Amino acid sequence: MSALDAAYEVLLAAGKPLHYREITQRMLDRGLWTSAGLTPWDSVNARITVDIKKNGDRSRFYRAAPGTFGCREIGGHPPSPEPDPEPASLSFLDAAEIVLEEYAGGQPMHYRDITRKALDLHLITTEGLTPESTMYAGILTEIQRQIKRGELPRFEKFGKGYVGLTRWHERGLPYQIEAHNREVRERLLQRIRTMGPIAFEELVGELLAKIGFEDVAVTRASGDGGIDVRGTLVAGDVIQTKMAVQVKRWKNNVQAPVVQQVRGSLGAHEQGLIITTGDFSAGARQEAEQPDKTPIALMNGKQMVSLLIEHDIGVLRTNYDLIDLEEGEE
DNA sequence: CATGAAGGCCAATTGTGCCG
DNA sequence: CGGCACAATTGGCCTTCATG
Repeated sequence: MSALDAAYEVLLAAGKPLHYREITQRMLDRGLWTSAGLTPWDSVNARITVDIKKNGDRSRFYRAAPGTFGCREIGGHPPSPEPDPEPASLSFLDAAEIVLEEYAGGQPMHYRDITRKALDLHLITTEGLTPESTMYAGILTEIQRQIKRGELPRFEKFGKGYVGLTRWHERGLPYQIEAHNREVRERLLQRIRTMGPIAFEELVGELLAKIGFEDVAVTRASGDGGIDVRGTLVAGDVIQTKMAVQVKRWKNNVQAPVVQQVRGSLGAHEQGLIITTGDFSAGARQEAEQPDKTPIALMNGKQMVSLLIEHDIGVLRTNYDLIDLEEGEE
C-alpha cells in the first residue's frame, strides 16, 4: 500500500483532520505502511503536500491547518483494510551485490538469475511486473553514473546480460583504468610544464573561459607587476568579480612574496588569483589568507589538471571514458 | 539488450514564525 | 537579533515501463 493510500485510510478512520506526525504514527501502528527512511513523518508530509499541490480541489486531501490534513470521502466505501506486513526490503542494487557476493562464486551471473535469487531470498519485494528489467536498468545506470563521476563502480558489465562485481579482481580492467587515468594526469601535468609559452597561454585562457571568466584580456608580457590575465568572473549572470590572474609555470613552490606582489598589483575592487603548475609554500598559503588583506585565490597544478579534465581541455574521452592525452598539442 | 522518460520516494535544504 | 522548531520545497536516487 502506498503512503498516500495508507494516510487516506487513517484519516477516514479518524473522521477528522490530523497532524502529519499523528497520521504517520497511526499508519505505522496499524502496519498500513512501512518506511525504510529515517524521518517517515517528513515523507508523509511531503507526499500529502505534493498531492494537494498537484491536484488542488481534486485531491483526496485538504489542509485543515498548517501541518494538519483532512480527507474528503470519495465513493463512500473505504479502501480494503488489509495490512500486509512486509519484511524489510533492500534496494535492488544492494540485493544484487549480496547475491553476487554469496552465490556467484566469483563468476558473472545473468541479471535474470540475480533477480530471481534476490526474490527467492526475499531480499527485495516488488509490485512491478518486470523486476528483471528494473534490476538490469538499475545496475547499468549505477555503473554509468559512477564512471561519469570518475569513481569505481560496484558492478561490472560483462555483456549479454552478465554482471559481476569489480572487487572480484582487484587487478582487473577497472583498476587498470584507474591507474591509467592517474598516469595520464601525471603526463598532462608534465606536458603543461614543458609546452611552449603560447600554447600554455591558450590553455589557461580556455580554462578560465570554461570556469566562468568573461572579457578575458591577456596582458602583454611583463611589466605589469606580473599580472598575466585580467578578466571578469561571472557567477550565475548576477555576480561579477573583476579578477587579476597571475600564472606561474613553475616546478617549484610559489613563495609568499609572489602573493604579496600580486596583491600589490590589484586594481580597485579586483580579486587576485594565482595559478601555478607546481604548488604553493605554506608561507604563500598563509599570506594569501591574511584576514585583514584582500584574499588571493590559489590554484595549484593538481587542481588545474582536475579542472582541465573536468572541462575536457587537452584530453580526449575514449569510448570507455579513459582519459587520454590529446594528440598534436604543442 | 540497452536506453530514457516519468513518477515515486526520501533526506536535505530552505522558509517561516515564535520566543527570549 | 538569533536560536529554535516546525513546515514546505527541492534535488537526487530508485523503480517501472515503453521503446530503440
